[in-house]
Amino acid sequence: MQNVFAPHDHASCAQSALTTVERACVERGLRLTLIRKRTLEILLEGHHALGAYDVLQKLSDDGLADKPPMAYRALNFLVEHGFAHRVERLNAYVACAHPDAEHTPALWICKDCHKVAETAQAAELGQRLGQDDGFSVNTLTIEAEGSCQQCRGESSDD
Amino acid sequence: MQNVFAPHDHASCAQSALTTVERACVERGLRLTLIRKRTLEILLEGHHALGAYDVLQKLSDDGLADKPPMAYRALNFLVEHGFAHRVERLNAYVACAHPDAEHTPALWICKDCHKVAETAQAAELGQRLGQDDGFSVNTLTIEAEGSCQQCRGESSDD
DNA sequence: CGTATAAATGTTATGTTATAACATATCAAT
DNA sequence: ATTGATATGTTATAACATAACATTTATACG
Repeated sequence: MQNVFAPHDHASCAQSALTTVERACVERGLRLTLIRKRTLEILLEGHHALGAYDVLQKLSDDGLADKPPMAYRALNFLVEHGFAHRVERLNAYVACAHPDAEHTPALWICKDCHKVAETAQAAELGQRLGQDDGFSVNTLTIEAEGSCQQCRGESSDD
Repeated sequence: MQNVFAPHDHASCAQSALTTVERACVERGLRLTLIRKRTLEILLEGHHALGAYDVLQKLSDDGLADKPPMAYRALNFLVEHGFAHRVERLNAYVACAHPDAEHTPALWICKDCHKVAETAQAAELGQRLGQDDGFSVNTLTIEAEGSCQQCRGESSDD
């Protein structure tokens, strides 16, 4: 789970994710414009899911964007290319933990610290489950709400 | 999958679900008031997910409710007690296919006929997936979008 | 270079989903 | 009949999201 719940050097964690995305954009010929990059940085500030309007507020503070479509476009760009994920249960967005490969993540939402972790092993799972009944899966959403190990052991986290 | 995608005698399908819920309410001391019952009937009209405002419109046609909180309350009652499910990806609601037992369903959303089917086997799955990483799951959402066997074979369905 | 064209951004307006807060009515038990 | 809990009625607004169109910026190619 590349444990985002546990204490870790977040600055380097975020920096490395950003660098990975920057490389991926060069490789794939995608334009990581200022507003898109800043949106990613905002999501990378923590392992929390942010609503589009939270992101918009921060973009606005930076003078980069001040209307809903601007935030949604940047977020959609990141989601489309797998650099962020949409958390359906929260109507919110979280930076991707391993932005290099296409993947269908399972998301783990801690109700106490509100961090969202991600695991990758969910991909063929849906295929398999559906196959029994002749259902052909295009996209799969797996999201769990519960509590992380840290929050169950201690009282709170950031 | 108790195949809702396949042609079936829907009148008896809906009637039996309704009867099951009525019994469950008696057993559990729940009040299936007119507005709640009608809301369930509306969802049972087809195996499609309906938005809260779609439901509200129909309740309004019947003179039963005409303001958003009324529809949301009825829907929340049904969801809380497992008589309906919320489809997170659609921000919509679907009647439960087997309202007798508590269960965590996996939902199968056909992009062509827009019907939503349900399977029950997802429950311990989340527990298991999370367990590896010390995550304790309270609730699990599994939703797949794709195409059902019928729609892949034919061109359309109701 | 310059111009065509595609991509991204800026803007207005509005659509869609959901809930807080408080008033009133109904039910169920004593 | 009174009480306390549950459900419904109502107002207002919060929160999430996109359609449609104008303008600007990047890039490709003659």
